[in-house]
Amino acid sequence: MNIITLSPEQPFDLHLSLSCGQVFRWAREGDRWTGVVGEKVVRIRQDGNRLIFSGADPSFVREYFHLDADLPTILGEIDRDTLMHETILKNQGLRIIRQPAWECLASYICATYANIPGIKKRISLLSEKFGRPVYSEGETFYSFPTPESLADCLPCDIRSCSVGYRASFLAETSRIVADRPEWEDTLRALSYRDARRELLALKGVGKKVADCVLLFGFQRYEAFPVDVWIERIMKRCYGADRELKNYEQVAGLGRELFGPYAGYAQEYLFCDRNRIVPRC
DNA sequence: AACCAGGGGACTC
DNA sequence: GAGTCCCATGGT
Repeated sequence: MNIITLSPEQPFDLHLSLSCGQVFRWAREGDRWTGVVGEKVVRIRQDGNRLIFSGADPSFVREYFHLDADLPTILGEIDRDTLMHETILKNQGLRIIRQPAWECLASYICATYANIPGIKKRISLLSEKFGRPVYSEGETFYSFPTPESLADCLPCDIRSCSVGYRASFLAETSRIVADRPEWEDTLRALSYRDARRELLALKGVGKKVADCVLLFGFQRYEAFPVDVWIERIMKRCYGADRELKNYEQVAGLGRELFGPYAGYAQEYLFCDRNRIVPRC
């Protein structure tokens, strides 16, 4: 068992961060969460300002949950209107998780026009079928499939994981990433715009998926993914109704309103969508 | 530019 | 049990 003691100046809410829909491979039992990250099975719970966990060392947990980021500074940066202010207060401690880039890319290809339970189901099936077994406390888990393992299998096998038409996108994108071992490092070295252009060239990756991958997988916090909920909030609460119609305009307004950490603003709004949307 | 395929789980009624 | 919706994309 490892323990991280959080400082009072750096709030973190484990439950909120894992249940808001940014990650798909975590399950909660009581106050304990179990997740597969890379090749690790991580068990973790929060008791006040203490994180108690096994399966990973403290440096990994700090990096994964973005604990070393100065959250009050980030939130101060995006706290620019009353709705955002209220949302920040109601979702204290939500942090954007630093996901493995490939897993994030493949997951969000699976996430198109689907609800969160459905996305979790697909990713679980893909991992069981194409991932490697990982054992923890007598249970068997499966790591997320590598690009190679997805590229080398039959498209119809991918389809059997309830991914529907996304099967061919996954197969084609896996092939490209598998053939380019330097893929992640190359993208990391690019600017937001250039990295986005590279991602958009992949099958199954449109503007929204690209922005999710940049935000959750590449730590580009200016990315402002616009899904149907964020679109609703931006149009109803931020006046993006008439003149702003397309994706780039709504995402651009998000970046303009919230600045270099617009992605954090997006995640707070998304997390709080069920409270915000009925009220505006 | 406006449509449509594609699939499945969750929620509402 | 039908209807609707969901962290959309790609093709026509």
